[in-house]
Amino acid sequence: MTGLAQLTLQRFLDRLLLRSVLNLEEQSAILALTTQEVSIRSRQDFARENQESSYCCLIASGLVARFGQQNDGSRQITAFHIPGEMADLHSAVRPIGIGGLQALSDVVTLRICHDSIRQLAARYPAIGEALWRDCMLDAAILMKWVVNLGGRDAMTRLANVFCEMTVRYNVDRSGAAKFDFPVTQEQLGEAVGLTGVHVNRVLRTLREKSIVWFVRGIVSFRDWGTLARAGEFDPAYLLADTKPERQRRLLMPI
Amino acid sequence: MTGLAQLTLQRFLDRLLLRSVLNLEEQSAILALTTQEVSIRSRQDFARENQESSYCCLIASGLVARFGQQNDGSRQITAFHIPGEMADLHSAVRPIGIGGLQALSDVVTLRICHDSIRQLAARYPAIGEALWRDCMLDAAILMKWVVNLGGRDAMTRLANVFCEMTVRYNVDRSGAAKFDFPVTQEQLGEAVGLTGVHVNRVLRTLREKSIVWFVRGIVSFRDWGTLARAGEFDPAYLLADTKPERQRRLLMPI
DNA sequence: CGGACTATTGATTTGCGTCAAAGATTGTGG
DNA sequence: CCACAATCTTTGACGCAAATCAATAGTCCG
Repeated sequence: MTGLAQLTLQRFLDRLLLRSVLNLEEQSAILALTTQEVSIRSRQDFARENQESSYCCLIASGLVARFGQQNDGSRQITAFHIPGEMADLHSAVRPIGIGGLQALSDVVTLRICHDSIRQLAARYPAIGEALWRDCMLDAAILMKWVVNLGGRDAMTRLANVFCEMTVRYNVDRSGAAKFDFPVTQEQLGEAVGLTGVHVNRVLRTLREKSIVWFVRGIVSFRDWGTLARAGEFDPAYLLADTKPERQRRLLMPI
Repeated sequence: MTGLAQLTLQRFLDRLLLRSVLNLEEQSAILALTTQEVSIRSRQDFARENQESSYCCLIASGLVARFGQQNDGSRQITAFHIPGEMADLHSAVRPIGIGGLQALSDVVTLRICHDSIRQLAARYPAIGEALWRDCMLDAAILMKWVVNLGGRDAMTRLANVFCEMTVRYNVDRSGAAKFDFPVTQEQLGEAVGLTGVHVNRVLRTLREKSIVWFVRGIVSFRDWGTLARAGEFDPAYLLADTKPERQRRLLMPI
């Protein structure tokens, strides 16, 4: 087990601990998972829709997009996944049918086989619940994407995505800030349901209004409040259950 | 425990058994859940975004919509829920933050408290996994909604929703068919991100092209293939894992 | 240094929203 | 059982946000 793997598993565990209570035995069980490191070049697809797999992909570095496709081949990005997240934890219990995965930058993933995850969940109910809960966070994000796509204009949609990623990357929002978000304007368009050309125009407007700057993969803003207002963004859905004490344990392990 | 409750729990169990393997003990544990019957009039909201609840709603009859709201108060429907489904199973592990619920017709729900569901999942890992898997089906549907909203024109979007509901209502697709789908045109618009007025126009076009008829809450079509093509619909994501043998049991119950 | 993405800007078209008003249907109370 | 209100549907005229088409500049990489 390499250092990268240990580090990344720890990062994943930390994510879980934000929302769930796990005792030391459970924590070490997660850290002891067997992983297989795989590197993927930027722009590669590494999972296809309707293709069955036998492992989950824990992201060690880089940015990943989940996408669906229209009949004409054009893509709709349905989620971004960042380091420390499982890009397809859901596949542990539902091995097919939830879209493809694409590397937006050079990416390193750790493969963890479905069986070992399911065994862990079965042996330690608290882990099962934590993983289930983690999947539900992804679902909450997805629901917000539907709201974003269904009822807002282009500017609000783009600002909203920048807001989501700011919070998920855990960027300090107390003052001006800046972070990497390595996507092209075209890909941003695929995420928010706009053409690349129009994304470009709207990004200019956002710049002119001093709301956000997006320049070659770097997002920066001067004031979080201004950005959040422009994106009609309320981070509650991302932060919910941040106090894991609320999730009291219902049954002792075996 | 009334007959309606028994019948509905059985329906819910049947749904789970389509995708998961549960032994007899586990099955009866689910059927033995304590429920509280609640009736809701059409057009009532019965759960609000960011409001914590302590129970899940199993739908016994009627149609329910999950929705998010824009700042201006307009709604975006993110899911429809039909009898036999839990409208908010996710809330068992994540009690707040995934949108509101609205009755689209007169509805009867069975409340099942979160603690009893989580205890079941902890005591019977196979049930935990089955519930997790059920949530992931909802997530797969949601992902398809993102694709639908993000990249398709009005006609395709509407046809797609009719396709989804046809399959979920388990309507026979071998010939001409007809089923109840008690929503207004305005609500259809809230689901697919269009105004009611435009929905009306597009429904006319769909009628004129003999693809689907939607008249006052009743959907009918002559040929499934024609409808599915118009909606760019592939039911794989709804049917996936229909053979539960694939989900082999990994660990015996305690 | 050349080739391939990526970003930028302009001109034009179009799908859908908005506003408005008239029918149709359903529900309610007298 | 009728009358009237409320909701839902349908249609028309008009405007606008975003798509499309097209061409020029940057920028990155081998």
